[in-house]
Amino acid sequence: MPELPEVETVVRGLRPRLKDCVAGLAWVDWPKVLDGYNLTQFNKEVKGQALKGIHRRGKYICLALDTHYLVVHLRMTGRLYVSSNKTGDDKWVHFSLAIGDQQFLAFSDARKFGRVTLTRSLDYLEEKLGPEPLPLPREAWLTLLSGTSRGIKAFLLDQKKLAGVGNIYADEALHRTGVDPRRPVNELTPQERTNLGINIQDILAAAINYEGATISWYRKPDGTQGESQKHFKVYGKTGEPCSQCGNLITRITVAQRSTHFCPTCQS
DNA sequence: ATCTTTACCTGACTGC
DNA sequence: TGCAGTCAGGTAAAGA
Repeated sequence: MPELPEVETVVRGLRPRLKDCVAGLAWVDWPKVLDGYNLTQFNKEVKGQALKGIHRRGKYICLALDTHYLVVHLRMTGRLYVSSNKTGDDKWVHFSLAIGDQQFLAFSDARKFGRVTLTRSLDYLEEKLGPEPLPLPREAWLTLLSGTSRGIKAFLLDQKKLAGVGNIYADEALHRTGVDPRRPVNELTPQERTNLGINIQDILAAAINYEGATISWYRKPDGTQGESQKHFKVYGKTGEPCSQCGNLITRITVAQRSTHFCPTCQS
């Protein structure tokens, strides 16, 4: 499940591979991957454009071209890597873009939830995404985590409030902070708000250093697995003893997501 | 404003 | 071996 650390790892892995590349033609085996964009039009616009840079915004991958951005969202099972084959290196590749010298940027996605789009401006992303958690000043967390009665986990998953956090790292950060995922945001103490901000940042930064979490589908662009999953305290640990108190990790549903927490440590 | 439901998708897993 | 049922969850849209 690619979240901020996984997407950041993909971007960092691809960056050196895309240096000095020029876009050629795109290939598609499932038109919907272009999110309504017509392939002919797509190719007309993208062909011959230099790849000028790649960065992450929230869970979106933004590849800067001369006049456009190629924007990729991995959703659940998306993978993005460089291949020497137009149809990539696995059976779930639905899009590829020639980037020169028999090299292709391949987008693989078993679930077909992910999308590849082309845009002249990234403004539309800014309109639907909250601030990046890394970095976000300490005072900003206090402001962000106020004025709403929504449950804290639902709030953290809302990309318009905070960009990049998903189900895994929301559970991990709430456990480290000792906060029940169902607690209304406006009932957190100032200390809890500050601590939650710090813990989200620490956990995301550590996960980037571990190069993301391979639960099932996520792979780094070089095909290898991340290590972050080895450091989880609650995600996927249902029925196992809590590392803090020894009582059992419980799974409940919060905000329509499976939620893992310790009823003893989190209140 | 907030919450709930549904849709999008298919591989992996469970139980019979 | 196969087959039905269930689960995984990021985002968008619709309805309460």
